[in-house]
Amino acid sequence: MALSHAIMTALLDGKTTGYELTKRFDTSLGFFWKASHQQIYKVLKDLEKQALLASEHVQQEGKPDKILYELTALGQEELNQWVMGSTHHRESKDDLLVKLYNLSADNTLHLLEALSTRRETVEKKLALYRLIESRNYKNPSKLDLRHQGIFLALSAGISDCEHSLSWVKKCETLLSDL
Amino acid sequence: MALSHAIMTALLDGKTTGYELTKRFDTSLGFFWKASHQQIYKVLKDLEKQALLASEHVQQEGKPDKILYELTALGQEELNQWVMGSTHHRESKDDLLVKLYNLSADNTLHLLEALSTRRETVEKKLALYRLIESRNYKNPSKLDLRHQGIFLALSAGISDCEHSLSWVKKCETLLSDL
DNA sequence: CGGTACATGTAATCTGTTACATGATTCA
DNA sequence: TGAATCATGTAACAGATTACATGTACCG
Repeated sequence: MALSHAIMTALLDGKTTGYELTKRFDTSLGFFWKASHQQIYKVLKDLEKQALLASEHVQQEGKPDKILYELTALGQEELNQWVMGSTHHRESKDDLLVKLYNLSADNTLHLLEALSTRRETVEKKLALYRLIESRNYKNPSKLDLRHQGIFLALSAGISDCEHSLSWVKKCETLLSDL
Repeated sequence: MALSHAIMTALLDGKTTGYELTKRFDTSLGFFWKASHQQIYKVLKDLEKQALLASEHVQQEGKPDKILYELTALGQEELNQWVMGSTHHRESKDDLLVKLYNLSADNTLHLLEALSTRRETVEKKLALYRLIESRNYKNPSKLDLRHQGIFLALSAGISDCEHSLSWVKKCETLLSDL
């Protein structure tokens, strides 16, 4: 289960709660690995059972109690071994591409709308990535090695957005000229 | 379940067997929607139960019998409605990006290898896409509407490969200069 | 008074993967 | 003799999604 390794990776930055991870999985690492809070809480428990994580219950006032998790030495080792193992890639599944296989006079307008929605989504994401880049990765060569790696992942996200934006625009042009 | 709609879409080109679909899902539509034969056979049965597909058993000599499936009018209608509905996109999950978050002196060489494997995979895929493009989509504007849609999907695949190739190369350059 | 943030979960269901199973024919 | 192609499936398990559940505090 690679979600476990994504979670362990997120814990390289220090102790956190499931709640925090859920939010971080909506940004940062989560750009590349979406997960719901239900999944995250479950995996955290499983990883603790395997002694890959250790937890600490913290009582709070005015807020619900929370559980801080951190990587154990065993978890760190497991993570290192995972990095050295074979690399899997589950490709995306995008209704939009399948829908294009169904292009007809009846649905052209609707698909143009879907393309425009997609364009807005990608534009927002790209703006966010660029914001993060300009804030934290101005001088990538001055960063420590790990942050250079994060920078490379971020730049994958950015170029991915740029490519799909230009593809969407091309589609919009072609379809609106029909 | 969107796999059903991908399968119904594949059946727009005419009757086929689960076996054929499995192979087609390794090329063509399958570029955008991977599925194993186990999944496909199951969905075909389910769709037939719902009367969205009709089947025909064909006996063969020297080969196992086969089952041809085709879209029913009900299936066609369901497919049309799906196209007009909301569009979902499950983004890819790529170990490589998570692994880059773990970049260290210990694993740099290993990640360079992983990048080079990825480059080869993408190069092969791109070559195949381009072959298909040059064979069937030389003059996209002369195609009927549906095939123009397919062409747009194909061009998404091509630009996706191109972008990730250039990203991989950039990573290889940066990491090998360390 | 309604919404959002904080914080954690269970249960049911749906999808996807891996392993296992069968059996003839053709090609090297 | 062994591998690949044709052709279809079952079963177990892993992973992801959706629905349901609880309860405080703060802001407008």
